[in-house]
Amino acid sequence: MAEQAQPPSTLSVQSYDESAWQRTHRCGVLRIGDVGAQVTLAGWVQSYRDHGNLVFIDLRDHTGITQVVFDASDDKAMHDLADTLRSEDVFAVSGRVAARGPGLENPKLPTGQIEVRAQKLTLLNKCQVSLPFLPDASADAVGEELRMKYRYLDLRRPKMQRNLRVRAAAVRAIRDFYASEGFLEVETPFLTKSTPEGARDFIVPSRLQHGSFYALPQSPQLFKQILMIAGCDAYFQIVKCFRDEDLRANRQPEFTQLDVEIAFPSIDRVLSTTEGAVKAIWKSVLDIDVPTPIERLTYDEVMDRYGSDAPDIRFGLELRNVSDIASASEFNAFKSVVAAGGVVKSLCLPGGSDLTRKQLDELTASVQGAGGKGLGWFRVRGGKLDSPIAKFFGETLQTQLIERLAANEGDLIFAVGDASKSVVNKCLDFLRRHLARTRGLIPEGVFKFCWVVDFPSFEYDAEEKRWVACHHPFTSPRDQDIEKLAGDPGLVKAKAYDLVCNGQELAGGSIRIHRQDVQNRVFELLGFTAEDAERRFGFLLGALRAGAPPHGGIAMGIDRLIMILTGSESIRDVIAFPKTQSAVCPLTDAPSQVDERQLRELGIDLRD
RNA sequence: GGGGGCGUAGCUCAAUUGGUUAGAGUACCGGACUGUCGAUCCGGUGGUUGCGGGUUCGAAUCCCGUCGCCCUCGCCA
Repeated sequence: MAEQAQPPSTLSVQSYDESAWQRTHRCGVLRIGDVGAQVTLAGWVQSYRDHGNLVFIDLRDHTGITQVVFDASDDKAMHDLADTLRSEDVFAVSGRVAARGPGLENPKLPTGQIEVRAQKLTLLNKCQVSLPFLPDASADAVGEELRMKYRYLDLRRPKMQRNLRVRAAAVRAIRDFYASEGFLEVETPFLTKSTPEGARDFIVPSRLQHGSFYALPQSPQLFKQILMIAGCDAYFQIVKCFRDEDLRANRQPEFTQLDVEIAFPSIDRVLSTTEGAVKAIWKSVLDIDVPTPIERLTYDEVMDRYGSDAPDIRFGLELRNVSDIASASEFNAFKSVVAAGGVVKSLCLPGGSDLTRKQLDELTASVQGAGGKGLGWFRVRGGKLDSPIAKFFGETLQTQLIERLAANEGDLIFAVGDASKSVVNKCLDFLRRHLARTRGLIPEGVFKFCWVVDFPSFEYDAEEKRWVACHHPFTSPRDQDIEKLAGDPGLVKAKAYDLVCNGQELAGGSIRIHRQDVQNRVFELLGFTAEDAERRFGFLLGALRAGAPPHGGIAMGIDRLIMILTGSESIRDVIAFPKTQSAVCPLTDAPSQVDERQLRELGIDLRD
């Protein structure tokens, strides 16, 4: 035993071998039943409390925290070394599990009934830098860029560890499920061909063929169709996708999808298989039984009732069309939009009469921010409407409005009218979600799923004066709508479906067109010439002509899935190494400049 | 590309709206302490107020430009 503690400068040459850190337990597992056991633990210093001749260290690993006690009266040299331990130092300790005395337990820790009386301390590595933040809950307040730059610290936090582990568990559940259903896992290339339309591609220069570029896939869409044509029958893959578009709160330039495709499909089979996967994920990750079958709603119905194709059905506040009542009123702002072919819709906020004029003005401003011209509101008082614009509505109309919304005394009815139906829906969808959030109408810890089916196939782009595909140009119209392709494309519904969870699109897919004649008519409608189509998707069209089975599938956003499972606010919290809004990685400093030699090999000259 | 918010000590924030030497909490460093667990007590280090320019006797504060982060619209078949 040394006569005095080694000075810190020599600690780095303390000799130890791997036997020092062979752990008998992890830091979060010891309980009162383990008292008396001889154990070895290893991990990081979470915190230290120095009482002179008695030092307490909270030792942390990915499983939790155990308090270790170093007593000078047990071993003075060991205690003196423990005295030098600081946050995030790495050490191993051997000792005996002891029950804490009465009143000394820590009810905040699962291990709080015990502690480890240290007998041997090995300092494995000193944390030699001053850390910008400590990996505990206080880091929630730290700027995100800093958390990303020091991601190895951020990921040490229990919350981030949990997110990583939930992600791994969900991915494992998905693999197990699809494998057990007989799906074949196939990898598709990352270095592939740029396909025009859609999102902007990330491109990779070719060294062997100067002037040519690969594109990173926006999704494996075309490859999975080719796998079906190749006779694979049922395919899945958990795969990175790349889109070079501006980022958002829920968007990263590279993201992960579960990609699924089956041959000889029915919509029922795609949907029920996906439900099976969802059930398996929620069961294995959260031990929650998701009831199936999941309710199926048509696109038209959800747009009517919720004003959104990704409705949050955890709460009510459903929309009602009141165009007829508004049109019969003397309120010109509403009368005129109905006359112009527009629509007036309402929703009723139970107990909403307590909203102040100021709050209502703020709501109006928000709705205007969403594109609306204004927001009508009526308090329900004594069976009548109380509002600056109530005078334009006769007694009968007031009663009709109250009945239409099933409103009760003290409720508040909102109304939005616009010549554009989509503006009305957009405003009320915003209002509905906003009210639910601010009024606490969203139940905690609840997952509500629904399918949205029968999407329109095509949408008329008024600016470009042409029809565009709502999903993608390979989406099959419903069988009964094929004849409408020539007549009114706006009425054609697609064999396309979205899975929505808590108001977020979780997955989406379609049955593809496998008939050459139908595909040609769709290309024609979208204004592609045969040459266009051939140039853009030639390899797929060639495959489709070679005996393509009917096929269809779905893709699920894995990052969004993990956000939902973990209750995360940001997609960046469920990705180990995310990028900022300007697509920069603060940890690695990517993207960065490359050597002149690399550019020369690629035949690239930089412009300005 | 457009709109908005933010940028002050390692971190989170303040600075009475242009006025003395830019403060607090926390972290960090040193000392004391044998039952703490947000330890406590005593002492201490720590600032290019993002960067550049301007106005002014005087700028964290006002103006112009610029950079970065976040939110949002466009965009994301």
